[in-house]
Amino acid sequence: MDALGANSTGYVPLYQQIKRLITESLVSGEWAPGEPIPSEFELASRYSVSQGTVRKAISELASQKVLVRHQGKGTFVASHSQESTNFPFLRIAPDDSVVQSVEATLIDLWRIKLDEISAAKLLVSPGASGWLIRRLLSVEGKETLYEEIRLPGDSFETVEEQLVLDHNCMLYSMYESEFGIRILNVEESLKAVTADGEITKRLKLPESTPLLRVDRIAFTYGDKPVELRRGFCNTSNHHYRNRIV
Amino acid sequence: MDALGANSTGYVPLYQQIKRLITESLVSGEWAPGEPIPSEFELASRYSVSQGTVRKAISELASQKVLVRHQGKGTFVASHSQESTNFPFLRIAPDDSVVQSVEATLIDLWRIKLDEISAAKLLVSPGASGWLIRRLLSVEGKETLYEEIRLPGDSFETVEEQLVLDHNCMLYSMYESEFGIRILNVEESLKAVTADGEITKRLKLPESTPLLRVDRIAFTYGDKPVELRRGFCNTSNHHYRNRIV
DNA sequence: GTTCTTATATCTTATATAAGAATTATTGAC
DNA sequence: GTCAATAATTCTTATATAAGATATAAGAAC
Repeated sequence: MDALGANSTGYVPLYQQIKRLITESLVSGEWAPGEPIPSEFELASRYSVSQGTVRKAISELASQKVLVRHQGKGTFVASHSQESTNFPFLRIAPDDSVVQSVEATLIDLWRIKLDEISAAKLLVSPGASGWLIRRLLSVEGKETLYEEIRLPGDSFETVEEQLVLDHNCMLYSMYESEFGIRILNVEESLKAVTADGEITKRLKLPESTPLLRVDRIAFTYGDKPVELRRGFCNTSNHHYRNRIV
Repeated sequence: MDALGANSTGYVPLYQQIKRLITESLVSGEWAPGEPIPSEFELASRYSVSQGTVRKAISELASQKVLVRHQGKGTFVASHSQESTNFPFLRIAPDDSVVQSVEATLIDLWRIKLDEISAAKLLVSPGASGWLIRRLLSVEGKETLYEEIRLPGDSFETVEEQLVLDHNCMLYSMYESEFGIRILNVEESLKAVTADGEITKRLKLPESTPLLRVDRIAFTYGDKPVELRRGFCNTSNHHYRNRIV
């Protein structure tokens, strides 16, 4: 099975082809985040297949959270701005309660040249221009996470401080509405480290406190990396939670 | 929607009822891990529904990795002993390569009384008897992870060192074949800490090296917790990887 | 006249069934 | 041993019906 769902004999099921066509319409922006896509019957006649076949294609996209379905209402393009939680990929939670409030404050924003490693991870040429955003996250009112975010200049042409503030530091929602870039999933890599002065100062911690370092690559359609992130988390009263099935 | 799939009017779709019946047969041990379950058509006639309805029930269980399907062969009860990777829930990987080999060595095994916190997490009464297993994991030949595993005595009656060794320290495979307990999923909680003498000695590290502490609760059918685990991981050359969708 | 309820028509997705295709393993002929 | 036929399995596709949501219109209450 390759990425298109074909087997060794080249046979591709109909519903896989439909899935591909739907994805293309999503990438092209024909159907925008938050908007409904045509009904199953409309799509069935458009692609000349049965409703059940369209349905199977949509089902798989819905299980990937690319689409969201509501019985009786329709199928919608998933959007960060309409999610229940504002930071859907944030795994930091307080030890003794459930996470209620997360607040983000912008530290600063710079135009930068991407270093070699960052450029490689973003699949752009080394030295290409980009952006560096630094911010601080407070969970339940306590400064917990210091983050550095790197964006490639080719996908993000101009990023202004005011723009970030307008979106309340909810970056993925901003990427979506301002740049048409929807983050679908992220890969994280975690390590335990001791922090240097700058970071401990930001988090108001004594030097050499052990911190959780979280490196993230965020992907949009077609597994294209479009954001790099490094966070340092104070885990004295918080933890990183994960469920594996 | 409650856990059984019923809505507010009490209506439960047929395929949800079938899913329930199949799960009951799995819990009761009618179909053992690694074994095939009856074919879709056999189950359809047994439950007096169509093959498609059985199929939908099986599909959901397969997506939860409770069952595994092979076209042309049949549907099988998922088993840890037949998985491609021997440590399916292990998220530790070397920084500069893909994980090739993981080896576990048993340190020791004790009968203990479960402390209050552990007992609460395992939903047994405080002071109930249980087991403590200590072991060391090496990734690519390098000692990386020190683990303490706590088991409740009511689910695990007698655990012998030899039994653990016989299974090459692959505990989830042992739980399955020796105690009939299949681990379906785990919840992990991560923190950055500095290690004490015992642990740094085991991992051959200087004192006060920052370590990744991984607390795990493992669940079997019906979200019943049956194992507690605390691991300390040297993340100098390794990391904890995670993908979030 | 305005507002609220209620019924109805119509749209949506969800469920159930059936028939045939694709895949795998087995059997038998050669 | 090799190859083709066969049987058993899951997979794909199509069709029909059910359940849920929404807009509209008619009627009742105020």
